[in-house]
Amino acid sequence: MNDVAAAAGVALKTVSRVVNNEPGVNASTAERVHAAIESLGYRRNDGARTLRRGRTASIGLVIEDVADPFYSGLSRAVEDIALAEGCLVFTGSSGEDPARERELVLAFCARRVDGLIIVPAGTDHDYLTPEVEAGIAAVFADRPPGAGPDADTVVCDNAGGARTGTEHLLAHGHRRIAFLADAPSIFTAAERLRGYREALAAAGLPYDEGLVAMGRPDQARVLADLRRLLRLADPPTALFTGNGQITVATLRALAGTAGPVPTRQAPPSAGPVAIVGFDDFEPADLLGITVIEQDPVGMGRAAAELLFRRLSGESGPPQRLELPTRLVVRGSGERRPLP
Amino acid sequence: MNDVAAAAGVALKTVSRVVNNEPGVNASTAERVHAAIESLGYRRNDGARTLRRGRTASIGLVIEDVADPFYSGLSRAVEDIALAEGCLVFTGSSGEDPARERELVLAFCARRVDGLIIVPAGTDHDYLTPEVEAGIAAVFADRPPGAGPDADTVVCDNAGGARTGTEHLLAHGHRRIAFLADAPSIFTAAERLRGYREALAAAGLPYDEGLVAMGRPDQARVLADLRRLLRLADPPTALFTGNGQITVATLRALAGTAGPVPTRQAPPSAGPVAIVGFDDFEPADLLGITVIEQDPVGMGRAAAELLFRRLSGESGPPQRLELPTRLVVRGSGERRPLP
DNA sequence: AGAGATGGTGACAACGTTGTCAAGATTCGG
DNA sequence: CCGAATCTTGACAACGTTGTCACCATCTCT
Repeated sequence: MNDVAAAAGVALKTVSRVVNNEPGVNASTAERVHAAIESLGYRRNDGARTLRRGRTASIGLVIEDVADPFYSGLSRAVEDIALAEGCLVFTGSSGEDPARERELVLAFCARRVDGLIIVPAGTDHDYLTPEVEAGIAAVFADRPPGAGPDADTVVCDNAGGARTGTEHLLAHGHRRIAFLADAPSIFTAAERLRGYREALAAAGLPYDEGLVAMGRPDQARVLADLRRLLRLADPPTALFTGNGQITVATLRALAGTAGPVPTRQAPPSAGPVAIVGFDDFEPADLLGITVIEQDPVGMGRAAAELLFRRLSGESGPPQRLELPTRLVVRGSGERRPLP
Repeated sequence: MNDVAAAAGVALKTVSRVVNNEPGVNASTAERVHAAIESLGYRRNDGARTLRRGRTASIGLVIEDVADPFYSGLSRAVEDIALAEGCLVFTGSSGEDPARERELVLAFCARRVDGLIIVPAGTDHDYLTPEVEAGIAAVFADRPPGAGPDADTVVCDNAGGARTGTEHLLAHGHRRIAFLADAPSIFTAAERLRGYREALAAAGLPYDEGLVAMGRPDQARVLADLRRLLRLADPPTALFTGNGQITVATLRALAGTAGPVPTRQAPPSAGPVAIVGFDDFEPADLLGITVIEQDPVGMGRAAAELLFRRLSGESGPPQRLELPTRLVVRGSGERRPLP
């Protein structure tokens, strides 16, 4: 900027005015400055600018994994809104590791992002309290934080969705419904378990712990649990799978792609096991899988809108939004138990 | 930092030394400074730091759409390597819009990112030349840039993969193979078309433009083109689909999920149309779709490694990496034409 | 013609760091 | 006990902007 000023024969401040389209610059002077900018290939240094002005016009987004379609949809929605607000986005994946989440968040805070959207991993978010007190706005998405600052939160109706899905299976005559999900330490999994139990209780059915399999969402764990379930003396006739990854892993296990499966079980398209999954996933329609659909894009949008409302000065107590879910009937959830 | 210095009764510079773990600070002084930092909840302002030091320890990543599984895998790989290098990542989706790409890239440059990884949209990247000359390292991924600076590029073997896929269908007796892909203005689509044509030529078959359908990857366009193809007097007995999105759209069209399809065509699992798709996608294994697999994570990693090698001072002419593809046989590509 | 308003411009400090250099205190070798 | 080496500390400028204030030249109005 100094160089531009020198080249145009004006003061630093005048260049600044031209660059920022501030009024009160003579047209011919502005012309000269523009020419100098052009010929020197000058580009304003936004780092210095934000240092001076206090706002960085950037936000941080910490999710579990960008590569997971659920979070990448959310991510895209956040990005779009941020761009419309003239804001850039730092993205980071925590991989469900609280330490990495903390590292990312603190790095974003050190960069003085204006706000944060966080899918919290782990249970302790006290480390955020001083940052929030220092004026960084935070919104939690998908899950509420553990111990930590009171902040806006957007979740979906996990329990309600799981209840609906379980009721759907019950309505089709199933009495032995297995529940496969993430580890119960994860909020969404715990809530979905709650919904599942509520539906059973409302139908007057007992809660059988032997039908519940929660843990890591990887193929091996799901395969092992599924094998155990299908070998029970009184095996389930239906499965409720607690998220997209687990639904796919379950289908893969049933199809035999992932290794040997009990012979009593044919592939899902022909077999008798009914399935309802939480989360819609890309070709669930092609596979004919009935799901409880939630809206990751809507969640990202809601979180970003909440954040930018706070950034533009809206005060008031922290809000908690709960987005609805929707049952999408496609066939896999409507099979009746074999007699 | 000033406040911390005052609270600890030391000079600014000493606090700086403590914060940065520089040697030559008395242990007891450091102790006092740490206490002051703790009690004031001080966090270093990395914006000011990077202004002073010249390096921002951040890179910009511009892809077509984070929500596309191909790019989200790439994105995650870039993020992981960047984090390991102590670098944060600005992510932006261009949505295949050259203007938006330009806007994002220039915003990143104004923030003085150290480097850029770009999946170029459009054909004109001259706007990048001054930035590259100003010292911002750039690596192109998935596609080479149009007109613009000479920079490192990582692509996959698009033509080779398409040739392999087409040859696979030819080897199973197909003579009428349709080619459905992205618009030919997109590099990858053009290259894959080239591979397809090479395979036909090598087999001594004519190139029939009527069997080629390129355009937007949305469901409606694919459905319309597919309908046209299957209504031909001499319809294709096999399809080669040019990317993940188009493969899924094609399957959806064939399955009838997306609207009416010609009755001569049953759903893919039962029907006679053989399919090979470029790009593996999440449950292609469940659907039994034979694909030409490429490795988005490997591509992201290669691009990031190339970038960080440049950032650590490696010079030399721009490199062009071509990653291999792999045929994954799953059933849909091995159906023989009906007699 | 003189007082006041207006438009254009610039000097300077400040944002929060870090690099450079110098100075005081301490230790060591002879 | 003296000079040199070492350790610890601090003053100050600089990074590239922008906000504040002041200045000068024109106008405008009485």
